[in-house]
Amino acid sequence: MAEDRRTRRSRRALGAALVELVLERGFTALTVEDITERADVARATFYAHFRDKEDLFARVTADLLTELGERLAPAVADSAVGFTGKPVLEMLRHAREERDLYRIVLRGEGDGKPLQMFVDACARATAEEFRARAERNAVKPRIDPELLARVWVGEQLAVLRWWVEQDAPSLPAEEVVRMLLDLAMRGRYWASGFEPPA
Amino acid sequence: MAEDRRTRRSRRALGAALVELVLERGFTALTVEDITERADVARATFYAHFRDKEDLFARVTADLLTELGERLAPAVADSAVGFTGKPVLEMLRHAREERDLYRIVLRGEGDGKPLQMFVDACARATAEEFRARAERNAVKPRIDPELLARVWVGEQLAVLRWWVEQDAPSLPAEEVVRMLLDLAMRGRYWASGFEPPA
DNA sequence: CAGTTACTGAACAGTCTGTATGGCATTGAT
DNA sequence: ATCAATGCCATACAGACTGTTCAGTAACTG
Repeated sequence: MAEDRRTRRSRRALGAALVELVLERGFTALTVEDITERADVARATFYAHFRDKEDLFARVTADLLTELGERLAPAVADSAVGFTGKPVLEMLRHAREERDLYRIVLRGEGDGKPLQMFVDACARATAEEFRARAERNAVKPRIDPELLARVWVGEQLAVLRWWVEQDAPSLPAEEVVRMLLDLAMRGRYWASGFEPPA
Repeated sequence: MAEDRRTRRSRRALGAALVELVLERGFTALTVEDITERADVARATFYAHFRDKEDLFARVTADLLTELGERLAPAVADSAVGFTGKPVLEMLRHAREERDLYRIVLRGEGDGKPLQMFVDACARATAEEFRARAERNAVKPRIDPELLARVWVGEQLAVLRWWVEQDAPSLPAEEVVRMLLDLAMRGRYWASGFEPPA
């Protein structure tokens, strides 16, 4: 008796309706009635489950993040060196499956706070990872790790966003990850086709 | 008789009020009355100038973009190689002067569409620049220029966002640009302190 | 100074919100 | 199969915000 079937049905329908509609018209343009209508649910029922539409949105994205976290955990444990390998690949795969939701979140829809939080968390973790790695290998960073972390996160995010927004994905996930790895190792100058400088 | 002084006064006050309030409470939380109250202007006057609050926001950001464009033009002409040098520096300076507005825009406040447009425009221009440069120097890109452009823009934007959000700027603009240049030339691996791979 | 133009304050209908209600239908457990 | 519990529905309501209109007043330009 974990949960009443009706409850589950309503919640699911409302979540799905939200995603559809945000994609069609954008979050701010939506009214609660739009959502309940699409979900084929009474407006009163909406308020029985969620405080307002931002609440619904918050829960939907929170679920997505939890799911992502669960899928990422083993990949992170595997890849001792850093994040750029398996974890990113795993994220791209997740993004492929949940494409609609990823698009919405990455567009910063719904005041964009879930996205900001996620980015900041990533950036902090990454900066820490960079520092730890430098320590471990007894090397001195040539660039402020804080800045470097922002660059890294911004980069991954930009690629993810671009990849998810394409109508027909021009590159498979594996290919994208390979390019990102090359880029990290050898720099953008090399990537453009030039020989590395002296 | 370019413009009535009262008109100018009202518009300015409303724009300034918007910026203040968005920073304090976020765009979506604001009502038109909040804005007119802060600006000390009648609500009816607001509608004499702007269709709604998104209209006001759009104009304010459009002005900012125009200003940026004017400041960037000479810098772009100067730096024949690409964007990473003078233009970025100039943008950072502009961002320092208009810090509040930059913060708002970069947070994707107000449905974030102005930001998206700007980013997409940058990405397209950058991709084109990369292609042209490769052609000019007769080298073959080792990574899809489209992806590379997204990476570059995402990177600059992340840094800019980080730089503008800091309470006390930890690095001067010149320093940031230097680091970005190094990063572009030698890659993140090098930046972390490691010797370049074979 | 005079004519023009912008601002003000008030009022209006319309939309959306969030809450409350009592009757009805589905559900899960016995 | 039955029953008590619980979620759903339709409806209604006050309150907030929107966008428009208008007549009176003040400020500006030339």
